[in-house]
Amino acid sequence: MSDRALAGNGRPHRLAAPSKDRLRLWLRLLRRSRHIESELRERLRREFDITLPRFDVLAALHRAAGDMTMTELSRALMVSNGNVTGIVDRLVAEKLVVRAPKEGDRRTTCVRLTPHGVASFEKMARVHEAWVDELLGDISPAQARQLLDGLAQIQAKSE
Amino acid sequence: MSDRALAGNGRPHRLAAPSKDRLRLWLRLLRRSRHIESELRERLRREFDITLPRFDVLAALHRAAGDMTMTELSRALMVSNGNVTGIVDRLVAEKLVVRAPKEGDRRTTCVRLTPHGVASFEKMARVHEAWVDELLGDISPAQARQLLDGLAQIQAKSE
DNA sequence: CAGCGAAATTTCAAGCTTGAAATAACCGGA
DNA sequence: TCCGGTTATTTCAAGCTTGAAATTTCGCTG
Repeated sequence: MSDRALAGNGRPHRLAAPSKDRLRLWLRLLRRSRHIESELRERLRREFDITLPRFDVLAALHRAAGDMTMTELSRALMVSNGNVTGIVDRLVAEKLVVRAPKEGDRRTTCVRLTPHGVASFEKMARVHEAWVDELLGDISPAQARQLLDGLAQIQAKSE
Repeated sequence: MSDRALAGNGRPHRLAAPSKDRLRLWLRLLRRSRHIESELRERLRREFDITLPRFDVLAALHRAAGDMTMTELSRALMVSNGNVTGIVDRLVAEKLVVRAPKEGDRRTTCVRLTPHGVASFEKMARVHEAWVDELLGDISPAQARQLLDGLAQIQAKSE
């Protein structure tokens, strides 16, 4: 919307300062993420009555195909430790996950999907994937790969 | 929408299912955004004692180079209406922006940077741009353009 | 001009998020 | 063993965020 005017959609333009280009790139990256994220959030709420953060936790657990510690979860989702505590609390209340002590380290608690959690997630995941596909539908496979590579380079150093 | 994913969208592909590629692309997009965003959030807080949402509002106002209505702000930042109300309240309390009635429409309120707000923002913006430049530093100018174009295609239809 | 649907904003409850502080457990070296 | 530093988690206050309801105003149409 507002960056469309700024970025000028494919018209040829004069050489700009690289830092300005990078700023524009960042703004567009942020804007696209927010759009897709809010679309997914709304659909998950409407169709499945679940919040995006909770879905994200279920997705991480499902992908891990086993236990994850609280810290692993918070790193996987890139959110703070205390944040995960609250979300897992609610998922436990909904009986989608369980906490379990970790063998050999009494500081650590593991989180695991319940059978009900697995079934619930898998049902949602199919639809979710279709949504993502739709929301990114204008991207060709070749372009997807190109973007994937380009994004991979961001932060090659910064972490 | 869901049959779209299953049908593979009619595009030729060689290696992986396109929908899986798109899902991976989305996950990476989200991850990169979150990383950069949280880095910027922390630096803004540490260096300037300001939150990211407040900075974003100031940036939108500065870019607009004049008044913005609450709705324009909420659309520019892609957040809800009620959200902007709270952030602007706090910025008003900090004397960085002012509210003003809109000529000819008593429903609408305009928001404008104060001189102090302008000066504050411009000081921060210089540093902010350098941070973004650093965080995206591994991207060459050519690659930035490529990414910019690629990202532009997402949502070409969906809005 | 009265009514009515639409638009702009605010308000509110619930939930998310962060960063910092508190707690508990681990681990290695003296 | 004891101690200090580290790690894993929870707790908490403050602020952000959403979606829905409420309020006010606008603009149109009869």
